[in-house]
Amino acid sequence: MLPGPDTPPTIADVAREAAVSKTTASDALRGHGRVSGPTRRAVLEAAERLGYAPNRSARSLRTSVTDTIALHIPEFLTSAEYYMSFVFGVAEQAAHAGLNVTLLSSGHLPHSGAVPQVDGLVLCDPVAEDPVVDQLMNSGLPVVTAERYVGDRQPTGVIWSDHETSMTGLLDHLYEAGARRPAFIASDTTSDWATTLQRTHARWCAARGTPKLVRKAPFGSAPDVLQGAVREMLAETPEIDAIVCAADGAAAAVLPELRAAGRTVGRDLLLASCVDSSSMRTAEPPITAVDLRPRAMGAECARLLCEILSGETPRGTVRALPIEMHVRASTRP
Amino acid sequence: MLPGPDTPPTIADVAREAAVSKTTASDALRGHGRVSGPTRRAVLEAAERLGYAPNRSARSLRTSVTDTIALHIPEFLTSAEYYMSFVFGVAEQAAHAGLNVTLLSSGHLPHSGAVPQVDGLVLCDPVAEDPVVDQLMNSGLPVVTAERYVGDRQPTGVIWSDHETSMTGLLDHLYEAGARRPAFIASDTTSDWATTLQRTHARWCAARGTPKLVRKAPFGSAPDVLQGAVREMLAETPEIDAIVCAADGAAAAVLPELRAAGRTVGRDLLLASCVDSSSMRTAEPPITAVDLRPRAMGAECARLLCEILSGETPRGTVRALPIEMHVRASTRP
DNA sequence: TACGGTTGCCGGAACGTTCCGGCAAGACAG
DNA sequence: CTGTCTTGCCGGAACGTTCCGGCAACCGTA
Repeated sequence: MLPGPDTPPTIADVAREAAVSKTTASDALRGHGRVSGPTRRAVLEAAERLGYAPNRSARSLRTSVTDTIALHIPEFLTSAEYYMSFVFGVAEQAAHAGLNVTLLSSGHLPHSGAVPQVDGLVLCDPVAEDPVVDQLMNSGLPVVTAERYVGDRQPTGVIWSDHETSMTGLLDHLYEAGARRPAFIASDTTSDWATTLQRTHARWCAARGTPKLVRKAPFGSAPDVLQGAVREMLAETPEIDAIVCAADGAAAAVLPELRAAGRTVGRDLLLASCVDSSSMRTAEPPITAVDLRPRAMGAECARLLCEILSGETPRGTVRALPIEMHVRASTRP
Repeated sequence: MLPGPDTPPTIADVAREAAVSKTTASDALRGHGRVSGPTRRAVLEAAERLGYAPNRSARSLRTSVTDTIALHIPEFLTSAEYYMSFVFGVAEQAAHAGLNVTLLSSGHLPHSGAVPQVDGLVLCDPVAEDPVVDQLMNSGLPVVTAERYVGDRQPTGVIWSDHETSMTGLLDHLYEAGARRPAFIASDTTSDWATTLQRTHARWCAARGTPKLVRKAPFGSAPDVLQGAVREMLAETPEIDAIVCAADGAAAAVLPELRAAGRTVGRDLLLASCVDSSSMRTAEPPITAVDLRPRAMGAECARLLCEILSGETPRGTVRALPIEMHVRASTRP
């Protein structure tokens, strides 16, 4: 059977072209069996000539390996930049390893709640309450999470950043810059990241003997909600001399409110963000922020998953991703 | 052969459980052949009991349908918000139609430059010069593009927005607000969107008899590049009384520079953006912008691709997505 | 010459699904 | 009762790949 004009060539076509059996063709292409040099070359040339590409479905059916990983990201459009960078990090690293990436929107899983057919999963900022996350964690597939998972089940691999040290460093920096009454606009998600920030802030306040000034705002709050929170705080406690915002973009969003309240950011009020982004860099003044390095985070997650899948790294591996603070004008009095 | 404790049940297991042949089981599940009511129910119950999920590789091998579409987005991290929303729009709509979405990072295609095995493609803002885009356009697969493709080959489907009307409306709005010397910071990509904006601006200037004040900046320029462009323009032509920025986020980025130049945005200088985003909404003052509705754009692309794949919509279909201008304080003198 | 070992290649089964063609049993008209 | 049609079900081939086991041919040693 000659390959039709439209149907792509199969390994049988390659075998015929190279005058060998399909076993030998497969062996030559995969580098698996015992094939002589000349024969291997002949097969490779034939494949090249025909433009042969293996049928992934057939291969996956035979080997039960899909060469595909799934990526789940929570749907907070406000923190677009972090997640977008993360996604690109994963995609790039996966492509590098010859893997496809399938996207899982947080809403519903593709086919009637069934976990898609993939070799492994990357979960970004998994929240234990999310039913989809729950289902994915219990799918039996290898799972690598970005940040720790606070549920009962342990992920197969974890990449995490030391937010405790980082947050302490940020608060220390504000203290050194003269702030004695730093307030914290927390994010009320139950992700490990958010809870770690709150815990660290509480401990720091206790250790320094400063009052614990906290306001929680839902992650992804609209600017006016954040501004309202800031307004109330400043009204209640006018001696506040620094504000730390947890959520992505929040610090830039409250900037107008601070100006309206007659404060000069960087002089009589310091402002910092727990998540860096372009809006922090372009704000006026530029805002000190912790660079979470989302792209590296995504890449590391994908890399770890690949290593676990190939067996070169044991399950249960936990790795840390260094993060760093960028000091900008908003905290340089 | 009983299904192992770990291996998922196959259709043969379902057939055995329901005491029918696998043909009948398949027919009952797919609703294809002639199956009596009671038999169908028995099969469905058996499948439910065993937790049967069809093996997609096997199905895809047999039917050469993958139930998967690929999504290609250009990699401009600065315009994160637009693309992220777009991605979510596609993902949601695809999930709704039972399709998987595979991500193509612009860098390299997954397996040695081979087009992945999918049923169709969505290309976001395709640039004709991009070799990856080129390859995807010529893959023979159905392709839906967001915005027109300016290459020779026609996509299978197109969703586009009328940027000409929209840009004209924006410039008219500035004119009505008193601007007589509007400058344009263009984006120098060769996407249809960018070129349409430039062409429209040129025509509008000619029609109004105003000087054509344009500066091109690479898409995704750093803030200081944009600020430099603005500084030069203002120095050369001090009578500029409005600025329109093409690129996502650019308007917010130049805000500090305008302040530094002694201009008061919204009073003696109007500012507007061709792409809305959260940074436009939270800027001080909030910036008038065109809402491109990226999420709806993504959803419409996916929907059109699904319809084309299922044959209910003819190839070559072109649809428009309405966009709208949000007038904010930056253009209300 | 005989014989264990290696090298190079191949036949064919299996993965799980779909669907063509067929077959028996019943319905119904002549 | 015979013939045609419909209904309900099934056997088995096919999709393209991998890989187990086998089989000649050759090599070297005894």
